[in-house]
Amino acid sequence: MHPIHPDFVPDPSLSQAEMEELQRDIAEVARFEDDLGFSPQGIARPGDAPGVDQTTLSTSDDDPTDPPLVAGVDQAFVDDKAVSAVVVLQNGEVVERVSAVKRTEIPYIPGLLSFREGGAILAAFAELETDPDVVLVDGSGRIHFREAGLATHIGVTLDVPAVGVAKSLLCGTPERSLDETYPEGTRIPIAADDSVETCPDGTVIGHALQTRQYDSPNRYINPLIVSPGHRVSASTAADIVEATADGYKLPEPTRLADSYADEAKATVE
DNA sequence: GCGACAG
DNA sequence: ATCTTGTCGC
Repeated sequence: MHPIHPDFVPDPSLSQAEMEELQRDIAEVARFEDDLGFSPQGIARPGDAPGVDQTTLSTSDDDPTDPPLVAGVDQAFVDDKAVSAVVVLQNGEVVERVSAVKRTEIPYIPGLLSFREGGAILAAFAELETDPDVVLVDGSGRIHFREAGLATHIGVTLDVPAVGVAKSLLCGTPERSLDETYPEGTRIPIAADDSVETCPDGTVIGHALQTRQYDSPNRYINPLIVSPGHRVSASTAADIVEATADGYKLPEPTRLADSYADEAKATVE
């Protein structure tokens, strides 16, 4: 798939002020409400029996009743090269995977991640033949100083529903401390605060989601930070991550993209 | 000036 | 993100 908004493609040569301005434009186009062509409950796991015998039905390539295609995207780095990998799953099974390599042109700057990694990500999506129904992006979406994190930037640019999946909190205030140990399934709303300069304080911009936790003892797992990227609400974003998690902290599409990016590193010189 | 900050 | 040994727990 290719950018539907060429003017939003991240340009690393912009000044920091120009990058921030572009993010504000993107945030205005972003929709943090559900606009999906499927229900999160329709996301099957590996081993789940199809609800209908697909083999006896004449299905078109994009039948809306087909189980959704869920993509995960992640990056690995080798010197000044970024390797982006996209893995697409349906019914919990891999149906396509692609990767692309691009030189990184700027360092990591909190708040401007998409200008470092976005180019490689879009290059990988350009190689993709299938059309995912939703994309899980490694990083923040609406949980961002200007509500335009990596997941939002990618989602809006490609006009595809997108969810941000991060391992730590960039900004915003959790309704409860994230330093405690919570059981699996726990969702803690993240509210906008003064650091989120584009929306009213108190707006729920995402959740901390405990996708996995140890049963008892003295060791614990930190929650995932999930936020809407584009065309999904905060609660549906969490639903989607929960539906694609399968015994690990990270949802399957993200895990597989992560390891595929690592694999693809060996291909780079 | 100080503190905080996805990957 | 990346560099890396040991160590904890089921």
